[in-house]
Amino acid sequence: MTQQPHEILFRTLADPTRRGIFERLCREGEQTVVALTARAGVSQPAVSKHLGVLKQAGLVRDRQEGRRTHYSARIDALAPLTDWTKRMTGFWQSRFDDLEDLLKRMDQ
Amino acid sequence: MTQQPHEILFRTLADPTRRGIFERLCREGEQTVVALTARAGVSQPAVSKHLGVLKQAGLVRDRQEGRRTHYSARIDALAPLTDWTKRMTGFWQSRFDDLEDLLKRMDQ
DNA sequence: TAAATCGATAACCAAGGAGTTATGAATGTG
DNA sequence: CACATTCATAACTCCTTGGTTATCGATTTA
Repeated sequence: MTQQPHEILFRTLADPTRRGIFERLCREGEQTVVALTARAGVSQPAVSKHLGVLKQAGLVRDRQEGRRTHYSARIDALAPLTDWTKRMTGFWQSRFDDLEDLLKRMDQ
Repeated sequence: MTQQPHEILFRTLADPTRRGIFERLCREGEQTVVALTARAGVSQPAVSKHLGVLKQAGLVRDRQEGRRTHYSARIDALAPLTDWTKRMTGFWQSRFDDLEDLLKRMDQ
């Protein structure tokens, strides 16, 4: 029961505001905090806090440039999410296959 | 800004206990509430509540049989999640392609 | 240098939600 | 019929967390 990699991703992306910020970084690339705040619908400290959480989850990186900080998405951080989904689908599929086999054997 | 389909999925799957229940249903197929409670680490009412939330999100279906309820995973409900991830990756990729194009043109 | 801008942090508040126990309705079993 | 089992709901508590305002250090700019 150690910390699985998808755990933090689900938790981090669950909040709409935070996910919105991440989506914008994916769509439009690198942005400063002011730029993000302008369209986040919440205060600048709130945005900063969200960026901190996103960074903690490895979903964004930041680059300092003078007095402003540029944030950008780290798209490969999403991998554990797609892995998890594939795994779930895989489980389901294999049980389905087992059932198919069983039915096939019963048919003979 | 209407309710996007992935919204409820992220919110629902964010909780570890709830996700654990869903995972078990994916792995092992249909289960009763008692069976799920046995290994969920929380009380039966808690499990029932989680199942209600999962059902609301379309992630599980239930089948009544006498006095017990059998729950099972609805695997295709995960589609909006994979769609979202693909979309994010897509945005990132296209910006990357644009950059590549730009560099290529500058090179000529 | 004085004023303005950027962004992080602290301190606080309110709401949401995950957990609990208690209970009851419905079904099965002796 | 009496008892046990299953599971959903209600009522409650408590902690987490997303939001706010206030502030401050670090930069630019006038």
